Amino acid sequence: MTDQDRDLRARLVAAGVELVARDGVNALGLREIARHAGVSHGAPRRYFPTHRELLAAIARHGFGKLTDVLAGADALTATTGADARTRLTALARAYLGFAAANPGMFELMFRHDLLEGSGAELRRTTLPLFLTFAGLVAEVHPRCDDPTAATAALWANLHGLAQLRAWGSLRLVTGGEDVDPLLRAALDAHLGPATR
Amino acid sequence: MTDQDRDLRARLVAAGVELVARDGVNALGLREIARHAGVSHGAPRRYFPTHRELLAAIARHGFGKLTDVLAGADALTATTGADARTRLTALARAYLGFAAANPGMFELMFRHDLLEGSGAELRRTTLPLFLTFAGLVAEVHPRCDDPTAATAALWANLHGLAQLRAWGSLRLVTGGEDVDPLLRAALDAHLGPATR
DNA sequence: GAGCGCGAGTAGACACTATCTACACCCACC
DNA sequence: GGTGGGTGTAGATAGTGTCTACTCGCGCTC
Repeated sequence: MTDQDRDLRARLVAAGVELVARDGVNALGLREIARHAGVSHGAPRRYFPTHRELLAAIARHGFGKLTDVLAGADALTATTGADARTRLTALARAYLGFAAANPGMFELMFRHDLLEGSGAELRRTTLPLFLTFAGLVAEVHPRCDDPTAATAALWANLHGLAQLRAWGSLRLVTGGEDVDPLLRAALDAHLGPATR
Repeated sequence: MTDQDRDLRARLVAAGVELVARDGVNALGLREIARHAGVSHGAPRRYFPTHRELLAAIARHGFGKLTDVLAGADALTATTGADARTRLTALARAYLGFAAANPGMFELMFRHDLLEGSGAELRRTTLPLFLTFAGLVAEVHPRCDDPTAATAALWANLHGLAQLRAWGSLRLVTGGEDVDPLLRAALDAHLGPATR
């Protein structure tokens, strides 16, 4: 089954995913996506009433991908019988890795000026991810009095690291490209020093 | 001295600041800013060769404002003889407060797809801020072996909290609007539990 | 003081965009 | 075999950012 055979809805999203990976968010014009999918500029309207709804669908695809990446990373460490701290480290690395490997998509996913309206559905996707995080954090901090806050704080830290790296601020401030020391500092802070 | 008297460069930036505060990033079209400043759509070109350079100037204004807000907050606590931990808490609250009070500007400031090119100069503005943070973190953690990483990790945490709140993710995940528990969790994690 | 030059802002052209509308086509169904 | 509805095309429209004359007014020079 080629691209031409799939229904246009999926082809448009796929075209958007390719474009944003290759040329960034600014390449996601409606006509540009339609051209890349090999249809006229009016065709997308049949499936996505507005440009933003198409972008939201592309971002949704990104959230699905992120979920897969994180689930895959966790499955890998979980089967080795790793403890919660190790699993959280792997998840964090996977999160930052996704942001670094898909900078355009990562930016699109958190551009709420483009995505507002369909935001509720998009955000719902992140909830299962968060719950996985929360379970592991609760394992590391068995007697934490507010595990939700602790998890959200850690999650925000990861997100901030990903965002600031994408923006180039960390390079300016730390001198190097490597976020790993910062990630380890963040994990040490939130989860306690690594035991080894 | 009225708006009409000031030179157009400053008036355009002021118009952009007003527009982004009122209607968000999407309202910052070149022609829209020119209209709001009361000039023709070709006038800005004399001072800003491209639309993005105008946006960068507006963002630069935002960074200046953020610097002022943080410096003001720190000055307030420093004069009371507060310790480093208290000063960092005040700075963190001021950072989150700025992001909450100026969501459009905050988004513009970190939209590197709009600002790339003039990014280096913009980012340079954040360096003094970072150094202030670093000095206070070093006071809290006198024998930290990598204070730069610790500071960057904390900064990323604040930034992530601001960003995720602006995006609405925190409300979804924690149930409430209040970031304060998350901020306290982050500060406890990075600076150790509050002594009181 | 008259003439010139030049900087500032205007206005229109151009290519492009998103949205809307009318139209052609093809396949399924009666 | 004709018909209807869904699918994609193509043009119109309003708006955008950039580029290019052009006008106007002020200050300097002869």
